[in-house]
Amino acid sequence: MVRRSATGRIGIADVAVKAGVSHATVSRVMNGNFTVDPDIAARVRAAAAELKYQPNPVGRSLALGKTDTIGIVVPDLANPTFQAILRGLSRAAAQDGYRVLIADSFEVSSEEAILAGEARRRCDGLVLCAPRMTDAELEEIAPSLNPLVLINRTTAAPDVPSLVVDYGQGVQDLAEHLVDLGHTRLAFLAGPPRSASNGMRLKGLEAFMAAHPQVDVRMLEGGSDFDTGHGAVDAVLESGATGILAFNDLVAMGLMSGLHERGLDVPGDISVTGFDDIPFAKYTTPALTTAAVPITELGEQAWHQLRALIRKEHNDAPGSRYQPRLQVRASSGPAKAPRSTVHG
Amino acid sequence: MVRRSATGRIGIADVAVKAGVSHATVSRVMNGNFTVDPDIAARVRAAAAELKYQPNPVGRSLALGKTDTIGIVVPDLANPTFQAILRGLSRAAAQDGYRVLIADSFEVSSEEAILAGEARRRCDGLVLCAPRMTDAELEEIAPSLNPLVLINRTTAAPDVPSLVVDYGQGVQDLAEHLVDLGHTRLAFLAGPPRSASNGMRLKGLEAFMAAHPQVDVRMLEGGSDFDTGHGAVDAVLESGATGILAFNDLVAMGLMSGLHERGLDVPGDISVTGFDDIPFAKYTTPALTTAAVPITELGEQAWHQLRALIRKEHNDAPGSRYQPRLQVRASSGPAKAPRSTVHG
DNA sequence: CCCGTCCAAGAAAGCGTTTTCTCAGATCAC
DNA sequence: GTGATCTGAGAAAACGCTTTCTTGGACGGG
Repeated sequence: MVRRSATGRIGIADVAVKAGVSHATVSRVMNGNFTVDPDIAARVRAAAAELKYQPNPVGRSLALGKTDTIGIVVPDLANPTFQAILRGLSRAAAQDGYRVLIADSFEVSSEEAILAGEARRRCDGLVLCAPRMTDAELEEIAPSLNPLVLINRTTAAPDVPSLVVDYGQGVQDLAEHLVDLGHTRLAFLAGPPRSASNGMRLKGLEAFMAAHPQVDVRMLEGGSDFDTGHGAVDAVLESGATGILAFNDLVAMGLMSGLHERGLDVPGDISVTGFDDIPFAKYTTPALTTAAVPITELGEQAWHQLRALIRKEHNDAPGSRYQPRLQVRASSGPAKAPRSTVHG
Repeated sequence: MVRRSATGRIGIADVAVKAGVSHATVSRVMNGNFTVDPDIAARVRAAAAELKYQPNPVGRSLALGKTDTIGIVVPDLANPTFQAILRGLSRAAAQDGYRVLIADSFEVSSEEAILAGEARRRCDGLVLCAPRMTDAELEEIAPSLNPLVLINRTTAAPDVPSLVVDYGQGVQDLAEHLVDLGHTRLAFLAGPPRSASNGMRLKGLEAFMAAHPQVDVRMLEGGSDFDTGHGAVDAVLESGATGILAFNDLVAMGLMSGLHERGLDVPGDISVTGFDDIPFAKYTTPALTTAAVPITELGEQAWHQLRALIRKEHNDAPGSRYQPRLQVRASSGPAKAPRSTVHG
């Protein structure tokens, strides 16, 4: 009959009894400590195999002071960008034997800090995607979250690598592309007002406007999802712009769908660009012109940075900046003659 | 000066010293035990607040025998279906204070069992999406994974709720729909050969063929992703079918994209249906006819089933079966006159 | 042959909590 | 006033593991 400890699961003590040794010896064998007599080691292994013993990770974590788990905080698991980061992170971490704990803040920015702290305490390190958190709050909690890697945010706190996508440059590239096609009236369908990456895009646009005073760039309120784009058709048409820079691919797709319903042709009547180059971007009709961000790779890099921190390795390149690559497809084309304001 | 325990983090002992009480009392206060003198409790709370003390979850887990974490094993985090399950699960679990640990098997079926066991030991319960695992293996490991909830699989092991989508019925509904539109030559672009849900679809098709002997249904080899669909254009055209039942929405979208590149019109020349109704399905051009699966809700239900198991509540409805809902959009239309085999 | 060295394995101490056990002091009834 | 009862808080055990400390025995050198 198999012995069972108080919790009902087989523990190290059961193996020790069965093999006729102390638990210390069992532990040594399980951890590949070679100071154990080969005969005894074999006996322990046999006992462990027979009982199907698997060390309890919680006990192990407590003794070792590490969990082999990292956390990631994302604002919205429904967003393909964060899904891709999660995927890259998860795969890279798995290769080093680490698991990933997810914490979805559901866009509730007030939750981000609490969630981050809670996730961090369960893990050996944290990847934080917290676009809505204020800089001040971020800087305040950052030290307590260490080891910490930031995505698309920077902070003055020390030893916190940042992986940021140069959204400002990307949106400038897209705008340049539209201008090259002859567009002179552009509109930016903005993201969530307090989003950090939206701020970066706005800065890029300011630089663009300074360099191209002859181009009219309208700012339209928006959001980050499909429905935002779909619902922005009226505002877009009212703006009179012929080239629309959508906050991201999702918004662009929603907008294209809405324009299509109104019988407008993309890019014949209006050119639309996205941002991110999510997997679906190349399969829309027309295929979406966008700025490609190597987002899965970013997730992978996040792990490498975090790993260096966890291992206390010296990191000579803390953080890095990713340049989006202009990906021209069919949703952008030559400008029609400038239109005046169109209604419904 | 703030005292620090051996690990460098503030522990219950630091609070105890600061408040001039034993750690037992601190623990009692932190856990809302009312047998503590209000004055002392206040002193403890003040000390805890001042030190920003937060209980170490690992120590807590060891003492309580629970981790407040559940695991989910998915074959591919890049697949929108599993993303949606994860999202639903994560949100529902979060509402009850549980976190989710993810384990991506990357379609390596041999990894699924090991990964599942490892994830399970770190958590209080497990949601398993393991479409490639054999029934025998599943039945063997299921007892050791309890509390366990299965997605799209069933097993003879007791107390393992299964949440299954009736893919067989869904594919029949889609086939019926195409026949109603006048199609007499159909083709099924199958999923991964060893996929459990693909097997369910095949059974459904057998039932359909038995009921509609006059309809010609071809079986084509396939897969589960975009590129599969895109690469299947030749096979689809060779089959001569006018109505294509794609394994899922991804495959359908890839196929539509490939057909579009060949200058073929959907649904004018060929009707295409998907399966799942992923968020993008309604934004493709043409919008995709598909069988809608309430997949996020399924993730949510998975948590409710798992929660019942964890709490050892009696569950009178262990598992449930989800009926896909036929979602007719623009990618399916009346059949053209039957075509003969077309090349290139 | 005896003492110092070394080694393998058991004993025990930690890791940070919760919870049971225990006991001093207070309260109360008689 | 005294013994029974109760209360609140500290001491200690428990959770399951790793690792340091300890010890008994084997071995080798003088």
